Amino acid sequence: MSAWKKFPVELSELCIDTVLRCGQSFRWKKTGETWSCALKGRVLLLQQEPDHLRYREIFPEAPVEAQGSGTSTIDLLNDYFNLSTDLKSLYKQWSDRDPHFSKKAITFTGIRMLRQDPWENLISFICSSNNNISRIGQMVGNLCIHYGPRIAEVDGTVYHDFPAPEKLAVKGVEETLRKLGFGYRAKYIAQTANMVVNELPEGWLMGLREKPYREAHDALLQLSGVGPKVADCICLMSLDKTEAVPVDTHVMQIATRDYKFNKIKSKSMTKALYDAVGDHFRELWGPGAGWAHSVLFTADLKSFADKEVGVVSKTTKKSKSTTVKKEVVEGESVIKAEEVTVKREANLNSSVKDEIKEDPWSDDQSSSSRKRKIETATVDALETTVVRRRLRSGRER
DNA sequence: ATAAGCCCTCCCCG
DNA sequence: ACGGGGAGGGCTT
Repeated sequence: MSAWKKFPVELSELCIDTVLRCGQSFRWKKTGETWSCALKGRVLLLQQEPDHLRYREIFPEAPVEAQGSGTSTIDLLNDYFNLSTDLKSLYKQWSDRDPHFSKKAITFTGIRMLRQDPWENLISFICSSNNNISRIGQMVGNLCIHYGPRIAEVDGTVYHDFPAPEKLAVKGVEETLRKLGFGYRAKYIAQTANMVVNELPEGWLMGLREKPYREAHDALLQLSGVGPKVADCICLMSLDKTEAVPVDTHVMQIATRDYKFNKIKSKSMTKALYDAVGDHFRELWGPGAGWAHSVLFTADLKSFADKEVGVVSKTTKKSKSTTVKKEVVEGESVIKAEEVTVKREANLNSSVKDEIKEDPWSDDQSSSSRKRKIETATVDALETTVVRRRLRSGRER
């Protein structure tokens, strides 16, 4: 049984409560104070204190074919959380260049880009089209249960790592994923896995880390289910392209509402408009525009939670039990249902609690549905209502 | 309860 | 070459 160890990192450099649920990765779960996920062949447990993380690593009892299991957990933490970049000095640069950013950044510290595995990042964001965070989480979880290697059982929960490309480049994947509720994305995933394994050169995806932003972006577009927005998510979140700005309708809202961006001529999102919004932010914030964008993006998600928590004082914490009904998919259809009791705390970002004020720049009206969906997911995680998570099989209809 | 509105990519059509 | 518009699955309003 492994022990808890300390990993020094300031809360202002990394706030896992925010970063692990702002729509970058979809596999982390929080139970009580502990975040957990299977990563690079081990189960990783994390708890955050103001000046360090506590972490615990659990390796499989029998050797498992999982990529990266040789990496030390310290190296993994440094790499996954992208800690070689000094976030505080970036915040200062962006604040100097942009008063609106400066205003938002005060209450939203420690928001940085993860440095994810490109393959997981790619498949997760193919799932993200036409979709909301909680359902993406369901899908990715199911993908791991069905195709990913079992790593270990910890405190009654079985953890699976993300499946390697080869596992998804086999016959029947599209059909299985359709039954699991992936919809039309099932085909995209099957085709993309096939392309990566059978048509593109070995190491092609990881190799995009060495290429310039535009080249990597354009290369990704050849994959099925990958358009400009998803390509930018991958560039930003796993390929080290800090200038990539994924423009969805929500970011479009921020641009028009908070930055007076004028989207006159086209009414739908055209390529020209897409590039114009990205360029706008790249000029404003500089080469780290993608990182800066995620601070504002996340800040907007939070504003809802802030209003809900509202006048909660600094020392008040709500901690209640939530009953989560969880259905586990096995084989081809939903079979098992189990009750799980989860304790949750109502404070997301410990640095956010006090100053909940109305910001004239970001008043309502702004409600894009993506925003609302993500906020809803956040509130689900925070609030105490009974949450029903349902997975539909193909025949259940 | 039902219908309408969304999200993002693909693909066809002017 | 470029933009408009519908399909596609499931969730929210």
